Formats: sequence, structure tokens, C-alpha cells
Amino acid sequence: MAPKNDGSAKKVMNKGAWTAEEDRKLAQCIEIHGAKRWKTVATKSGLNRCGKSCRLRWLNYLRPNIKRGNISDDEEDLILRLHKLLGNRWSLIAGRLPGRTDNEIKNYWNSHLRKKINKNEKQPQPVLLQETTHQNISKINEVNEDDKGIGNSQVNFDVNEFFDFSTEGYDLDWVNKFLDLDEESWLTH
DNA sequence: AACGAAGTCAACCGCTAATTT
DNA sequence: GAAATTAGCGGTTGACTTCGT
Repeated sequence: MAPKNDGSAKKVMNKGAWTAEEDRKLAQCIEIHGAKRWKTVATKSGLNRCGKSCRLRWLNYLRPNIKRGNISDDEEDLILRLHKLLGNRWSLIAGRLPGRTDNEIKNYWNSHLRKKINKNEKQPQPVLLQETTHQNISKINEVNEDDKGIGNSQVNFDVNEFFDFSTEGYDLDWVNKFLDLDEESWLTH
């Protein structure tokens, strides 16, 4: 479709890599307006970027306490375990890794860990434990579905709430215990 | 040294969910 | 309650870098 030429045509937004100057303006604007209402931030900053773009830049690069690169062995191990548990729920996984972003973890997974997993999958692995974990998750999700309707379940369980780590510290004991069950079934070859 | 293939990662896109009007 | 708007998520793309020949 050809763009209209009636004077009301949409303003063309900036795209592509961010410059240092844009970063500075965005950070300044967020200091004033807060890291919310991204449409407002986008407008007030005078960046000619959409809110979505501003949000992404802030979350992935500019926000305080962000860690970039050098994913440690512990972090890698945790990503692997959480992915096994949650699948491609990158934001939930990132929530368990302070300073890491969903985008970074997703990229790390796709470029580093997927290969590792594929390699491991080619090795014979104990089926029982693997199934146990998946069955548990299925049950969790089933219960969650039930709760949406007329509650006939015994436990009011919400998987998203269960994995809402925002109120917790960096205590990984619970998840380690949870996952210890099948720890030996992978990454050991 | 040159070139193509493969890998990496920042940013965009499309969709859904949540919130506001 | 409905429609419009905004926020957030995961998948994908494309530019850039590194590696192998």
C-alpha cells in the first residue's frame, strides 16, 4: 500500500542502533518521568522513537545494575535448569538472574545452549526422571487452568505467581532443590 | 590476504494481555 | 461493558564479527 500524501501521514520514527546521545536523552527523561508510560517517555524525550523501542533500550542496556556478557557457569547452569522447567519463558527465567535481561538470555540460549542441549539429546538419557519433571509441569498447568473456571481444585495455584521472583532475593536454594531430582540426567556427559 | 560461512547480538515485529477511557 | 490504547512477551531479522579455508 502506498503511503498517503495528505499531510496527515504518520511521522516516520527512528529505527536501528541507538546513539550515545539518544541514550543520554532517554536516561534523562526516565529520571524525570520514571520507567513507565513509555509513550510519554518517547514523546517527552524528543527522540523520535516509539515507546516500545525506548522500553527495550532501557530494560536491556540503560537501567541500573544491569550485567552484560560473561555469563558465569552458575548462571548458565541455572538457565539450563529453568529452561527445562519453564520452556521459552525468557522473562521468567531472567527474573531469576539478577541483572540479566530476557533478551540476553534468549540470545545466549539460541547461540550457546541450544547446541549443548542438542548434543546431549543425542546421548542416551534416563527417561524416567525427564518424564517426571514434565509431568509435574503438566499438572501445574492443569491445576492452573482449572482455577480459571469454577474451582474444583484443592490447591489455588498459579504458575505465574509461583514464578514471580520480584519479591524474592537471590536465594536459589528452592529451585536447586526442585531441580536436583534430575540434575544428573544432563550436562554430565 | 581474500572471501564465504557461521556465529553473535541489538533491535524490530507481531501478537496477546492489561489498562484506560 | 466495549473500544481504544499501552505494555510486555517471544520470535525473528539483519548488521556486524569471527572463523575456516
